[in-house]
Amino acid sequence: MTTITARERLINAAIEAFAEKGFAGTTTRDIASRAGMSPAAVYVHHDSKESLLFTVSIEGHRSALDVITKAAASSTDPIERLRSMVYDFSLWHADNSRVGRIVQYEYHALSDEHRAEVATFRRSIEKTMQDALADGVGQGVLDVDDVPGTAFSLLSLGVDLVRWFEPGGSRSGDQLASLHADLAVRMTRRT
Amino acid sequence: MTTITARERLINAAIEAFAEKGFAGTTTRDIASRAGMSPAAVYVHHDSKESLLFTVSIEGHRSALDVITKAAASSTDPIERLRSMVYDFSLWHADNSRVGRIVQYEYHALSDEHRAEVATFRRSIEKTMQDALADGVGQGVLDVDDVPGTAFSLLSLGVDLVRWFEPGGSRSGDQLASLHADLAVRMTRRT
DNA sequence: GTCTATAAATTGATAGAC
DNA sequence: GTCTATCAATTTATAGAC
Repeated sequence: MTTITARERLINAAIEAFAEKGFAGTTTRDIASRAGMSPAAVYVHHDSKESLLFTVSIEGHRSALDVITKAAASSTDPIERLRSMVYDFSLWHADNSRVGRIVQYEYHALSDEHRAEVATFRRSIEKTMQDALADGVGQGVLDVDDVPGTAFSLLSLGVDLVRWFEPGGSRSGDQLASLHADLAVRMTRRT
Repeated sequence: MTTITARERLINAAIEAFAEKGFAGTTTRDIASRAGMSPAAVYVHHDSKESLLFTVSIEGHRSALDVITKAAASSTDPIERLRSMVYDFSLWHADNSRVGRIVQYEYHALSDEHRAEVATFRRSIEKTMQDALADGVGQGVLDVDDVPGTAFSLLSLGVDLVRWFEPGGSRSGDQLASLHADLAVRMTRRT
């Protein structure tokens, strides 16, 4: 049996509201009413509006890092590994486009301390992709001139989905993730 | 001699503020003070905060469309044309990262009428890239399975720059645009 | 742990003097 | 075309009853 606490209901309401209107454009009244509570009830469960954002952001970053880390460990073949990493990272952004939008676009709205904490996850995501490319080059299977730049570009394909992707649109997440994986291989394979 | 009107000073102030804090996070007082004026002076030159955003957004869209349209006309060779289009589009986003951020991230903050007006520019940008790919496939030079999806992915490389690019950082706009152009050719060239 | 009521500050925008 | 002063509404967050 799944019990949804009032705290979790507020987080889900915050995800909806922040993704739709942005952090600054969202009022605590909006979050409270989406969760079926009075404005005052928010503060029983969360310290502030920003702490709500931090909860959403840190969990989103943790989840995205988890996905790409597991994909990186799924194979030692550089091509198959890259395909998995790009596919899973893009699919995560399609499947979690609302959280993804908050993760990517509300980074600046975090407090300095919270932003610093979240930044460590971002660096890990980038390093995971860079390491996979560098290893593929070392094995002689990939040909990548600019490893950090190419790693960033591969991640960009997934990240940019959150700008426009809506579930139930004309393209499925799987379709887009497969396309990105194909493009990634063409971008990096030694010929 | 270049005369900067009060109206233009306000637009420049709005670009700074919106890019830094987002539309909803920016106060009209902030814009006024960046332009060296009182809060009331804003409304002598612009109807509302949203009309300031619209002015920035429509000019930004117009400029980005202009850049990619000119690049599309610069060559009939599919590879050279694609290289120009991706290079120029990415460079535009690096050189205009503040306006680009407003264009890309504050689209939802426009009024319904203004958003519809801006949307026509977006469709033209996408169509220009799609047409270039389709023509390259027709000439037998490019190999692209999913033309709309690949066009979107190529544009994503440039668009996503505005999320993090800062002038004076470790990478120049030219460096990134060249990388994107190289990746674009690898993604689409027939082998 | 929820509510109603409200404090204290800030917001977009306007009035009217100069 | 700029200012000071201000309105009316809204904001985040708290107080205190139940």
